[in-house]
Amino acid sequence: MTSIDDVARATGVSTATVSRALRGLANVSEPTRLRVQAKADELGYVASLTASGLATGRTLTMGVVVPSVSRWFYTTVLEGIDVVLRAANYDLMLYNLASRSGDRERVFHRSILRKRTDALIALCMEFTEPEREQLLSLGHPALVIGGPVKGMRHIGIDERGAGRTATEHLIELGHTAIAHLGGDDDEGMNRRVPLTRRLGYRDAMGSAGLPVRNEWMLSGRFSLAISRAVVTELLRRPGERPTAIVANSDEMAIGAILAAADCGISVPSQLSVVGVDNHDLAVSFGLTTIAQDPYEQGRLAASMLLDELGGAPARKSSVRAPSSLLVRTSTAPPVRR
Amino acid sequence: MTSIDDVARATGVSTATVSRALRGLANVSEPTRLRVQAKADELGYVASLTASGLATGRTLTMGVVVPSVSRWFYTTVLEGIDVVLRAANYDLMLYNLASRSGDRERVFHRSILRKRTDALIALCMEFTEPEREQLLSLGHPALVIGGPVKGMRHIGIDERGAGRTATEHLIELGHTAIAHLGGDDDEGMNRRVPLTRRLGYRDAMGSAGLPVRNEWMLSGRFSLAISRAVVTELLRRPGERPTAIVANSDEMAIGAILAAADCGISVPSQLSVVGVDNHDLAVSFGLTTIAQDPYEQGRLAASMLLDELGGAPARKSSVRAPSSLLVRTSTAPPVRR
DNA sequence: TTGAAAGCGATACCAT
DNA sequence: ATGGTATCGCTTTCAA
Repeated sequence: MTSIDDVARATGVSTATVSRALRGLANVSEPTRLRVQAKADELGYVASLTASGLATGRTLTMGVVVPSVSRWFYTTVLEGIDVVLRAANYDLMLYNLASRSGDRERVFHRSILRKRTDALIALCMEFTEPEREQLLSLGHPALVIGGPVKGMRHIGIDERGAGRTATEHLIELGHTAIAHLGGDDDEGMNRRVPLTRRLGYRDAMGSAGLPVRNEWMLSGRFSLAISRAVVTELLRRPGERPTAIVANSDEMAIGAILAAADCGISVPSQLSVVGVDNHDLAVSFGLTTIAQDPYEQGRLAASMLLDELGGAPARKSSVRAPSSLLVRTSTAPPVRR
Repeated sequence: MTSIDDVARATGVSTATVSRALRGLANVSEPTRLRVQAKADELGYVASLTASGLATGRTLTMGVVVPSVSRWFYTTVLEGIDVVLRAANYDLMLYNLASRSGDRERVFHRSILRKRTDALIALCMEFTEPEREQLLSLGHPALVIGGPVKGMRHIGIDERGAGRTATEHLIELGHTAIAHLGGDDDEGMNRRVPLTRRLGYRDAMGSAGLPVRNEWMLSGRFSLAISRAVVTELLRRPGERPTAIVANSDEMAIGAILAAADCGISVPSQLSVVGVDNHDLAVSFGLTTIAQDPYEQGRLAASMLLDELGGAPARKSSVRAPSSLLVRTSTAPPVRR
């Protein structure tokens, strides 16, 4: 590999000058810069990030911790982060802290804490107290997107409000028999998000004096297929059927819509469905949902951290990302009997 | 940040010994090792990867170039890669070379070529000649998953065979009016994959003496929603309707199944649908498909590169990943009229 | 088994 | 505007 010395030798200037010239610093004469650049190109020289990282203390890398990479929300946030990083010439180190918790400690020590990154974004992760301390002691800017984590600032929508608004929408349409499709997430992720959304559902039901039926509290585990199965089972039960379902995510809501189709139950006339997210597929299914914009959340998070790395004062407080009810065609008043 | 010197000082040994002790090298007495480790833990010392990377020339990082992170195939490969890397204490640098081609050169020079990674995996990417040369001149092991790239070894299924097998399955069932749902991929990705699969479709149609109708060659752009719309349009056209559809991916195939439902056309009795992939959702839709295992492909790729980094001889040739027809309930003989 | 010291490849300060 | 050189934090001979 050609090093800076090779370029310096070939050009007949010092390595200091080569370094300055290539980085576009001010105090280099134009002719020199051109000569250096020409030689560097000719030799195919590219500065080693490892070396300059050691010298400058900056890695030009941002770490992103995700619980999984197979969910729309995460990948969309990731793309938002990515686009900002690329514009700033930053790289993205992906830490996929999947469900198996055994790896977590290793990843923490061997990777995250090894000064490989200048800043860190965590998506919907839960952290143990020691983990959090270690993160903070690293001393570089960090941020959580999705679920709030005690002691760390975060970016996220009003989860409880989302659950409440979705439910209120159905209540306003006249529904009283409203099921909830929630369900815990995988291990290691932030369980608070689904719980909080469900809390919002309970809020709305309570305020309206409507009963929350235990047998109508379903778990779709954030999966379309599982939700489809679970809701199919619900719809086929003998006895009273709910006229509406509040789902904790669009993927689950779509599962519910498909389940209805499987059972010959028409949406929205016989069953209304609301989700949360505004997933890519939501429009195709006419899904009414609490829309949020994870791409924008990712962009915001990355920008904030980059600004702070650039010397801007860190904002201590969390940021509430916007979300709003988006009515499509999966919700309607219940049929009178 | 505590450095190795701090630990050395605190323990009363040399940095050399600290380094050896912490890495578990042989020539350190047990008492010393314990003392060092205790001190290191106490001080919260973690070796800087930047520094050790400079010293050893290894970054313990693998670069992964993806065209997008929002498609099942890519993320599944990614997870396969990830699990192998984690087991080997390697990190994953994600290069999301999305469609906008403007960034590519920058990413190449500022990131990929900057010796930040020990090896590189590219997913379904196309490379220009100069890009390829630069990659190879980097001198570290590289591999392509998905679409073959001239001059680089790759891991992937028999794409043409997949298209052929899918089509032959329908022909064997008695279908003759078979549409194709393909469509180019986004810019910068390997366009050869969809084209090659379609070639397989043409092969099968040709061998069976069946006509390939231009108006039945659809473009679903690898998107469920777009495929759903496009197929809906097809099914609503006046005149003869195909009795079967070969889709280039399961996501598109599912779009076709939903389109059929939208049009009141039942699958498989009035319309058979085959896909490629064995997507997570395929089973939920009873989708007949050419199954492949991207997770395993990712694992294999990562293992191969890791082995080579460990000194194993590099295998020059490409690897054909397995794929096979998986018959579910979305295909059946056509209805006689 | 342990330590001293020479790199690794850049950056940045201080001279010139 | 340019060059010399200490420095970043760790690894790795080579000696002891």
